Amino acid sequence: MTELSAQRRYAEDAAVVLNGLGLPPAYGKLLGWLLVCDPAWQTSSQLAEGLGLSKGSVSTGMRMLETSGLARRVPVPDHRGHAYEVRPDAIIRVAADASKFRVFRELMERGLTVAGGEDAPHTERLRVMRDFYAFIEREMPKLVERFQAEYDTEGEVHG
Amino acid sequence: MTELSAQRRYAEDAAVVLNGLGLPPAYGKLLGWLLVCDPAWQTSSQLAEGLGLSKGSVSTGMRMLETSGLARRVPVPDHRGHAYEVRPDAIIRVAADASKFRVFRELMERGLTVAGGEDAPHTERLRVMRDFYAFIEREMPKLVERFQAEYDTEGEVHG
DNA sequence: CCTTGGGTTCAGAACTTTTTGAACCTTTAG
DNA sequence: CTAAAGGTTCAAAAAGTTCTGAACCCAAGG
Repeated sequence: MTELSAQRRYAEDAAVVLNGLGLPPAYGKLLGWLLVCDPAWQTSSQLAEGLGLSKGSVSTGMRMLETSGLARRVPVPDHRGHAYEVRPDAIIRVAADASKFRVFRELMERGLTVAGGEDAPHTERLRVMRDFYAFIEREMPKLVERFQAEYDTEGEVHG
Repeated sequence: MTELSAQRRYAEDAAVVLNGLGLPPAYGKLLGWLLVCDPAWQTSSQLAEGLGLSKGSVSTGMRMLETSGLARRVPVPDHRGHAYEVRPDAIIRVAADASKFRVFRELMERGLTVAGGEDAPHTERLRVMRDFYAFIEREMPKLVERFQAEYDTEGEVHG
């Protein structure tokens, strides 16, 4: 094993954490690298080279990062094609997206039906869960807005 | 393929959803089943039988559900050993646990160091993420408390 | 048009995770 | 003390996922 840059090691560590959440290693490596690299944008070849991944893996991994809202393509002057970067507001977009919670709320609603409906006995666990997901679905966007408000006030510097 | 009960079908569907989050199918099946079954508590053999899983898978899967705080063991009268049930407050315990977020905040803090520290150029994405996770880490427990308060007030029935 | 850099796709290989089932504990009832 | 039910563990098999690399597509420049 040859010497690894701090950036590369960070990418590997990020991959471990993200992998624990069920995401593919390549996805975590790409995200980790794109978080700490300088400049913030990197072409496919830079990513493949830097992370020891094939063109194919970079392509697939970056598509996942794009569709999950964390990364985007940016044009590069003097270069055919594009580069990728982590969106500065990545986490906010992802966190504010309430559709994640809707899936769960709907699953709980269906569970309640299967279990015999709203008033059936022994359904407290389902009602609590359904109500909780409905609550989060409502409140999470508000919470994210509050973060943005606080952030824009406190931090005087902008990107 | 032989006819499946509504409960069993629900368990299979829950497994698909949870599997999408990176959890093993058996885990999702067990959770789905335990959400809709009546009575709410089930022995290992009932679970294995009902879901077509081996004793081993039930044992492993239920350990995961226990350690993740969603299920617990309950004694059964007239029966050796125990049964399992979903905790009525399952989702609240899981949601209020802020340690999930700490891992991410720490990852972002390390990223910032790797990227050259707080004031290094091109680190906005990292600072936003770190601050966001710190914010969520602080606010999530409060949000859950608010849910509990609202819930205890609105719903007059208790388990 | 033809070439070339860049990018995507996808079949199969490599790898990882999950599941099973048999061996083995442990508890309790008789 | 013994038998039997319930439960856990773990090695190996099965299933599933991810990665690679070669074929292919597309746009831009000459």
